[in-house]
Amino acid sequence: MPDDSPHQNGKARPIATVDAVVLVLDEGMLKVAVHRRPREPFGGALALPGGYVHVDEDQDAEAAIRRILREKAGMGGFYLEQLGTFSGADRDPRGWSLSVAWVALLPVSEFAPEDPEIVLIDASDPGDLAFDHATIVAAAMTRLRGKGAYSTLPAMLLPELFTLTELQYAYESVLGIRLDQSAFRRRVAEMRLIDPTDELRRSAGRPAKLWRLAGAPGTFDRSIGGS
Amino acid sequence: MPDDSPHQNGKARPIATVDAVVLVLDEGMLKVAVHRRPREPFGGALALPGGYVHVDEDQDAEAAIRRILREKAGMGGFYLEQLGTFSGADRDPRGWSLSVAWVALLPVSEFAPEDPEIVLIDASDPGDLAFDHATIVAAAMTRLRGKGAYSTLPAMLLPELFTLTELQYAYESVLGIRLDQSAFRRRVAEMRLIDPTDELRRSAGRPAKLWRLAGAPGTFDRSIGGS
DNA sequence: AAAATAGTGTCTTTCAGACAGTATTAT
DNA sequence: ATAATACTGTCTGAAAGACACTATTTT
Repeated sequence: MPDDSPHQNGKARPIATVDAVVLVLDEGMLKVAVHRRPREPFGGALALPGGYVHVDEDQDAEAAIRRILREKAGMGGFYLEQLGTFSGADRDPRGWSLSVAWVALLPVSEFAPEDPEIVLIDASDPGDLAFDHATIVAAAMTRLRGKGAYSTLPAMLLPELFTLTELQYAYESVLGIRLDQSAFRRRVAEMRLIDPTDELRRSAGRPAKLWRLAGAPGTFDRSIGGS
Repeated sequence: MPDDSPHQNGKARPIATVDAVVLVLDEGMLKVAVHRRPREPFGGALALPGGYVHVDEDQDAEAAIRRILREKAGMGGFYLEQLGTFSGADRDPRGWSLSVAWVALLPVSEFAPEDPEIVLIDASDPGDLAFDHATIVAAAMTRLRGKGAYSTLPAMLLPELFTLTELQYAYESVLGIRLDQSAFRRRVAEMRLIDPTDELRRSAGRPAKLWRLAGAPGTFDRSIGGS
């Protein structure tokens, strides 16, 4: 018997939402997607894309955030991982609430929301955001930085085909440090993280070989660089 | 205006619970605390300690799990970190539910629940558990193993004062590999993870110096061992 | 003295960082 | 030819792993 009563064990249930920290690498900077809230609470403030869980429609919380990103941001394919759950009596003036937060990574070339209200702002310094969303963005940045050196997460910010210079730059942006070119390429090659293609990218100077990620995004044991 | 209506945006709210994977190091094995459920659903099955969020009582989800561990397990001080949120329409027959899961680590000497219904079982092979609790335990073990080499988490399984041999054994248990004694001690010393005390532990053989953790539990950059 | 456990010294190999060099293209 | 970018080779120092050795206690 499905239960849609307002109470659990005689107690009221919290509000349940999902929110996403959508990150892209744009003009050499990590940026996060936000929109201006049209309604109270926090009307007029910038907020992460998110919304209520629809228990009659969403199979689980991941399905809920995917539905919302599709509806609100027109986003299709992207890397998604759960960040954590933020909860409390005071974070939403409507009552005790609980938000399952997610991190989404995608190439900026794929970021083209139909809704012009969605904009990209500096993820390192998002300023005042609605609810506790500034805290959530900070947690996402910490997660990305921490996991960056031990995973292919930074590559999720690049298009399917990329040059080694671009890959190194993605890692440098995520980690916030400069890496040695020679050592970086050695590590990437040893770890077999990427597969070569026959294609080249041309600009000024010598053309660069294009590569693609070898396997599914994942973590590895040794660091890609940095201490 | 606090909101205790059953609906959010015209939709029913999910059930909201918290559950904990309480891990201890006992007889050289990682064990998890479970209890036998007295009631349906999953009456008679083993389950993680957990319960409903009480919105009128708990400040946030962390306060909820701390209350429950105190009430159900008589547990006071322990290391606690959020593991993740498990959700879905099918994981609880009572309806769409959402559980914020936590990992708690404590020395087995501190684990003395008043309730005799709480028992320790092998965390690597918990067998059938209620709900999706086996999945949650597996996620906790993966987290602990992944973070073990880069953090002082394994030390949270030891009492306040411990020998270097005990510390190494805690890391070996968490990581599932043997570490070299000399290299391990070198690393621990270089990183200044621990402070010496004047006390000794005596058994057969040469007495061992006792140490305590230097700072708050946290992560570090380089691995403590293993590849 | 023997057994048991704690703790140290040292050799070797591996690997990360630094940096300079070569390669291939556009202008 | 020169500038620009891509890519590689090599040296050096630091650190990890292996393993044997010394130290201090109980029995």
